[in-house]
Amino acid sequence: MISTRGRYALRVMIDIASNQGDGYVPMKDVAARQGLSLKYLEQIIPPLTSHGLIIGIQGKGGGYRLTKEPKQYNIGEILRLTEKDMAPVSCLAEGAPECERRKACKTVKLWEGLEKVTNEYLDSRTLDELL
Amino acid sequence: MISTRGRYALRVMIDIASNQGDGYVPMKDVAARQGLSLKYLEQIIPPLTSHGLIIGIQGKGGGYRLTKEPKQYNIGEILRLTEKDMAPVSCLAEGAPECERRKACKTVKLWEGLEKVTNEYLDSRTLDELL
DNA sequence: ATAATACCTACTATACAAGTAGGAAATACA
DNA sequence: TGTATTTCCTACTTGTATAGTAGGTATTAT
Repeated sequence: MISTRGRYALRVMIDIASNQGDGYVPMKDVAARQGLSLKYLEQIIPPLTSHGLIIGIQGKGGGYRLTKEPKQYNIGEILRLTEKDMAPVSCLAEGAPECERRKACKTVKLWEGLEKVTNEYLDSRTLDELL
Repeated sequence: MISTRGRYALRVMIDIASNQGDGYVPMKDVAARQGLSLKYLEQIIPPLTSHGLIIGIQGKGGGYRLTKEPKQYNIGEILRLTEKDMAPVSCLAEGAPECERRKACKTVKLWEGLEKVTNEYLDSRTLDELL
């Protein structure tokens, strides 16, 4: 299940896209418009800047703006960066302890297939479709 | 994310299918073979019997067996019965409080689409594929 | 200087997942 | 009739993750 981290990140991206004009959008304004906690958003956003999806400028007059056109963002990348884990089952999660039943496991291919179809769906959707 | 409830239910179904022969399979044996807690499985299984996917016979010599051919079970039905919730986001969960932002929500269609592709995938897979 | 912003890290409350536990009811068989 | 074996039912426990709160520091425009 997608948590608030990914869902809020998406709403932030939509909000920035809708409000950036030719300047920078303060996260305080995003939080107010979206009815979300600024302090919580500040914890969620960093991966988006460090991976270059948005740029953040400090200081008065600063804020965030997109680095690409909305149609160039796919939803999957936004969620994978901000969600802790996107695996459909814990044994496929990053850093999960190797399952001792892995070799004999009759279900792992099913879960890999599920992961594939969800990623394909999310990667096929773009930010501009949500504006 | 699919929890142990759904994953274990699937393993139970596979185990019963593989071991029922022309008799009944005690859950104690399933638990032993699968390395799972009998008491926990006893909590997970009831929806499968009450919805007629398997039949349970009490008493000595009792146990469980399938009511259909393995190819007639799709994975989606097994998971939807045993998982608490299969919605990709909490606002689409059964019994979730109506979201006040629902009308203006720009993302709900995305999540509905995600739910659709996962259900279509899981409903297209059958139990006999896992044997 | 001051105000406004991003950036960083530690802490907290609550809910839920994953079990444990202790039986009662039903059935086969000696 | 009684005993073993099974499903069935419900309450309780424990650890962990989610969803925040909190308190700052660094940077920049005016």
